[in-house]
Amino acid sequence: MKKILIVDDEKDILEFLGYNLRKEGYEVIEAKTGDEALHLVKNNIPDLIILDVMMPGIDGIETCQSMREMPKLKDTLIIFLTARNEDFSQIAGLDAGADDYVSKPIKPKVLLSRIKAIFRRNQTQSDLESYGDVEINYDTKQLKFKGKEQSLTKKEYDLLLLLCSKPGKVFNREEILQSVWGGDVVVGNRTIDVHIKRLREKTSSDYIKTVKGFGYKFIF
Amino acid sequence: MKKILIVDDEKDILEFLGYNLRKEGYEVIEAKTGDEALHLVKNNIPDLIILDVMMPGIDGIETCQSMREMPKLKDTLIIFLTARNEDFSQIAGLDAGADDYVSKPIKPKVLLSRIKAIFRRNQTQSDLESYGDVEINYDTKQLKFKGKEQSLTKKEYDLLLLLCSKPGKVFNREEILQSVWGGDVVVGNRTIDVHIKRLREKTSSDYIKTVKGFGYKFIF
DNA sequence: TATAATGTTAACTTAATGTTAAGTGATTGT
DNA sequence: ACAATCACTTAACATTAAGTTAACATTATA
Repeated sequence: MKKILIVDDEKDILEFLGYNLRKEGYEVIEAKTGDEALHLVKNNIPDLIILDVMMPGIDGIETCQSMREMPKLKDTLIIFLTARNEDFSQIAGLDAGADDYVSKPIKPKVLLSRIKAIFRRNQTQSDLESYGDVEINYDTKQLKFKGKEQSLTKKEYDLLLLLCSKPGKVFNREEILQSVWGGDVVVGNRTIDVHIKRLREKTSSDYIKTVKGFGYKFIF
Repeated sequence: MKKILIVDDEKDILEFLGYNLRKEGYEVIEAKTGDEALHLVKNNIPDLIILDVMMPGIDGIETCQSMREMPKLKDTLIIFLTARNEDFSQIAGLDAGADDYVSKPIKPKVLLSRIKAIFRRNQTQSDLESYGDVEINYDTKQLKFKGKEQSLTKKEYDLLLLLCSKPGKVFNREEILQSVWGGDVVVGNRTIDVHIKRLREKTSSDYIKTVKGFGYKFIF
């Protein structure tokens, strides 16, 4: 399940949010200051950070900026908690790299739907393409088949990508060699088959079809 | 390279997007209003249009609708830029003929991957040739006869392709052997007939005619 | 009608692909 | 720098579909 970090200096808010989020099935970790949060995320990468803007010490905006500079957190979403009518900080917050904001006083229902929405939106916007049960993530070079994550090697990834670039089209061995191995590389004639076999193991033999005499095609 | 038109009333956005897209090698043109955009595309057909929904004057949705009525732009893709949580306009935008949408604030990486994805997705029509009820798909190596898909073996495909290359022309056995089997291959004299029979089963005996003493021809 | 050409069928042969495991080279972490 | 791991390639062998053949049936035309 998704991991959420809440950062707020008020103990009441931490408890209140923590209770509501845990009830929804999220894993929740907490921090009372920006410093504590920055320290925490070094070994504990959350999927979402809910960050209070107004905090003693380094405030939410600074914390956010520091977080955005950490490569580990590149896929982590950040939501700001702002006091009502604090327009300026909303704008500053978005510049600082936040993905959304929620105004206090917090209504649990509102917050939860925003959280769901932001996870959903982020899913849509991540760099992937899906073909039926087969989902290719261009960022992580991973294949998700029927919800199950599988990592692909470079050749497998290139090969699958080629086949998926035109589902249904038959790619002959020359085209495959040209595209995946490059024009001048010479490899034995069973090499392609072996990679096809591995891809078939990671998906299901149904998706990659052999067209004897011509080559291979991807269908879904 | 691909040409992209950005339409947004905010100068900052134009600059920001323009910079990021040019850096990726795209040719970028810009417009500040829907009117300007509509005027611009008359002589300058982009491959992709990134269109802000909220604009003074005619908004993005209206602009999109007008564009979709221009035959010149039939192959042009449109991506909407929407403010956050603007769910209604997202739906309306897709109805208006947009191909995708991206929410503000814009993350260059997200936008670029969406652009790549959309170009990828859209390069998906296969090339084929049809002769009456007979349709040959060069990509899938399949035959579609009266809407019914049939797969062809290599010899069947080569043979059908030869006959279809000049409908009406009679190909004698020597020509067929030369073209489909290659000059030096020697096969028995019933081999061609067997393949013709199989092709006739997959289409209908009406399409491939025997010209006794000479050879075969394809008619439609 | 006679006969040479083509149609049809099913068994047979071959070429293409599938599979496996071992070997080789590259990459990673310590 | 080193070991350890991982990706990739290779080659032998297994399997399968495509292609071929030959016997026999049918048809068109002189």
